[in-house]
Amino acid sequence: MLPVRTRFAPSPTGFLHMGSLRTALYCYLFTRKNKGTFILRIEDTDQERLVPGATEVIYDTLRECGLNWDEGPDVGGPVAPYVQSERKDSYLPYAKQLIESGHAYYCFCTREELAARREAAQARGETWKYDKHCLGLSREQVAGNLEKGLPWVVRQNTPTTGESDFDDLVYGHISAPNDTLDDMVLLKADGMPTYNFANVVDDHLMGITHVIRGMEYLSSTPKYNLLYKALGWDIPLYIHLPNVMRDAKHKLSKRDGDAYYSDFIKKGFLTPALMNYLALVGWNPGDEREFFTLSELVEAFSVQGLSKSPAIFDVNKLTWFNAEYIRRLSPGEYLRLAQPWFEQALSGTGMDYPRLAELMQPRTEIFSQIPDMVRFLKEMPGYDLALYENKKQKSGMESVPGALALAKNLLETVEDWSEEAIHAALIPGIAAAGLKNGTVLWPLRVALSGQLSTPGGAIEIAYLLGRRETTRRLDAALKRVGGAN
RNA sequence: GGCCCCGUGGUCAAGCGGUCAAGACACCGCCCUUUCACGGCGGUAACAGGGGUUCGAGUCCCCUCGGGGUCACCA
Repeated sequence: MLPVRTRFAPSPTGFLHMGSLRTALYCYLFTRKNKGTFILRIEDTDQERLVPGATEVIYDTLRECGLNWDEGPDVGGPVAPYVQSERKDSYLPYAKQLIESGHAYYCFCTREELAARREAAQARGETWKYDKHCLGLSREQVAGNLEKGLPWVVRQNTPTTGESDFDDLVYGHISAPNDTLDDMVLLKADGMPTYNFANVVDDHLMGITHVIRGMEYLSSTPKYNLLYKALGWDIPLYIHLPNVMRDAKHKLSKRDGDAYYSDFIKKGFLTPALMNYLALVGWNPGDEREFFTLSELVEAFSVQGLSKSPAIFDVNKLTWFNAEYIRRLSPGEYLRLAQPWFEQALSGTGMDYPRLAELMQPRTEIFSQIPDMVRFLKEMPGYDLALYENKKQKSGMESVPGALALAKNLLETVEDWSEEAIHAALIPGIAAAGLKNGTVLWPLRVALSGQLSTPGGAIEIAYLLGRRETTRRLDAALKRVGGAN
């Protein structure tokens, strides 16, 4: 088999979408697995949809994800340029060749004319397909129109009989009747090729052996193959990928927001977790493994593991992956990543971040959840007295005032405010009073946090808060529950 | 609507004619525990429906239904 050459060919119209990212991932995995060449090609033939800076976003995102390309606009390569707009002049000769051989023709129909005929056809209940109106033009008429400077496009002349078929590496045998194939535009009036034409010409010129792309191209692939044949070129192998869905009925789309790689990063998802999850949406290694680094994915990847049916993007599972990746971070790394989020809620408190980080690491699923989880450390929230009630801990309104008062007395004996010292003061003291740990510790934690759940128990919270703030909150609570003070 | 593709638990997904239909996420329960989380153990839950083929079908064929894609001078 020929050395594998593949390309990821996004159009620079905005941020990189999770669906596109997954396509890039699979393309990369397939290529590396087969020791091939991975090419990045920018498809910017639609000048109207171009977004400034989008190309750089593509570079940055791909690099961040470790999907490095061997040839591309910025790194060059033997079949440069890798930006379609810079290849503009290379398409016309092939279009002319197709016109000469009768596989394509000039079309002078205006958008308005087309719209009118389309509507009329639909009004008659017919399925619209370009009516080959301009195919009937004589050589002289065409020449005359060209002479007059009339705007023109080039259309593919698809056969009206027979059928076209091909074998897709994941979907298997695909065939379609030729008479359902539309005469698609190959060259636009502005001289730019359409995707339909550019991808065929460029894939051939760049020596692409395997075309890996979303399945939205599955039904137009027969038309592309007709072009390859008309030009006398070898048809590449195809690997069409099932869609990534938002839910059962909707494809994950750019309009959903939150579907961009950058959105997930902003929310505090880790890139390796994202990649790991993405790899498993539409592919599986064939065994029980589910944690993979990029290179492990390369090793495990095979087209046999690719699925045919669309898969719903499950943020739930992604979140689980992310939490797993967070737990596996070294304490130092976790602290570095969590610090900005701590700051967001706790700036100015002088909190012991390293200790807080230890407490938070097993509880963090997504970094953006951190501020809400720790905010109580800076500002005591209002709370319901019912929080003090806990049967299992033997805590109730009758025991709380005494418990809190005991805690206060014990805490006053602490000399240096460390967790060890606090522990050493409270635990034996509670035992000496003949109480259950929970009877004192439960209300203490409530008094210090005003919350049902906290990162850490009463001792950790007291330590984090510091002596002064702990005392202040404890006094306030005693006052509120009517305890002695 | 025409054409193309897809259809195993709520989600991802193994299964590629022959044990009681794996596993993961989510959910529920129990244990651990000064809360929550982590961790450990256990549980609920699926072959869209109907016909065939076969000794035997989630696995092969047909139909129906459901879903998606595509019918642009967008990619």
